Amino acid sequence: MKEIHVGSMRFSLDPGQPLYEQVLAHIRSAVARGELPLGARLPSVRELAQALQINPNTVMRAYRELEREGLAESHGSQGTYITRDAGRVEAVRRDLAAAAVAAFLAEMERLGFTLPDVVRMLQERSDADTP
Amino acid sequence: MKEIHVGSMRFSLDPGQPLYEQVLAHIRSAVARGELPLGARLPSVRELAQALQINPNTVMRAYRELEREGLAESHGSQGTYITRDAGRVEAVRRDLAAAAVAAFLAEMERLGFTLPDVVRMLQERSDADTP
DNA sequence: TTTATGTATTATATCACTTAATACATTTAG
DNA sequence: CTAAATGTATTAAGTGATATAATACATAAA
Repeated sequence: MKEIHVGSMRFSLDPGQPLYEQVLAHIRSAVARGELPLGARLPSVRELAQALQINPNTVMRAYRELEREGLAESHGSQGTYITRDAGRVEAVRRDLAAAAVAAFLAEMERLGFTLPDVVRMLQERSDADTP
Repeated sequence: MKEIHVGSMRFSLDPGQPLYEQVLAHIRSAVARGELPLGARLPSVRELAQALQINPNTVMRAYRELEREGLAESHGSQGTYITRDAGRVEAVRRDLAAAAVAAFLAEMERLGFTLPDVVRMLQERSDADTP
């Protein structure tokens, strides 16, 4: 899994997982954690495709999904830009986190762990992490 | 998503997700939480396939994976049985939980949440759950 | 005018998943 | 002994998501 740098972003793609989803997730997390500032210009479709050695259509698909989520806006021939709506970014961040938490807890409960069990496990890990 | 009862197990399959993985996950969680006792006999391949309205090969694939994990054993023409090795079950349960935790934390960190952040979120949910 | 951009279309390829249709050996039940 | 149920194996085919390829067009900036 080679790391590819494009602008301020680092990509590491895993063939075997959908590429457009990985590109999407990379950019999304870059926005969520502020690595990509509001209003930042994304690499052009062709440019990113070239850098990642994937098809432009695959990048387009990721960009379209970013637009659908309200994280990016296409400015015609000027390029694609991260939204300037900080609230939108925060909302997406929250939604994704909520979804991750829900899926995680569901999985843990399937394995027979209760919510307090899970809290305890993570608590311990947190303690071990910062002693 | 219709619920189908087979013996002591309830199945609800979602076309669009790999069927063999769903069958696998259902049985795995049934074992992990003790719903399926040690040494229990699983439905025959044909029987389960018939009940779930899927192909016997698909069930076979799930059963083979259960064997690979050490959760089930094929007893030839007598059927397929859950292992009697309680330690093995517990180990699988632990492994699956550890994997789920790792994946979850990685995802949350991608979204810019630290481990203490996550602990706090789940803590709050736990408090709200049991007031 | 040239260039870079987003966008769209059509075709093809690949791969995982699923179904289908049998077939065989072994064990249990009658 | 016979019949039935079981796990197992094989071969073929179908389906859908994903990805690539090759173009094409309109717009805006240089």
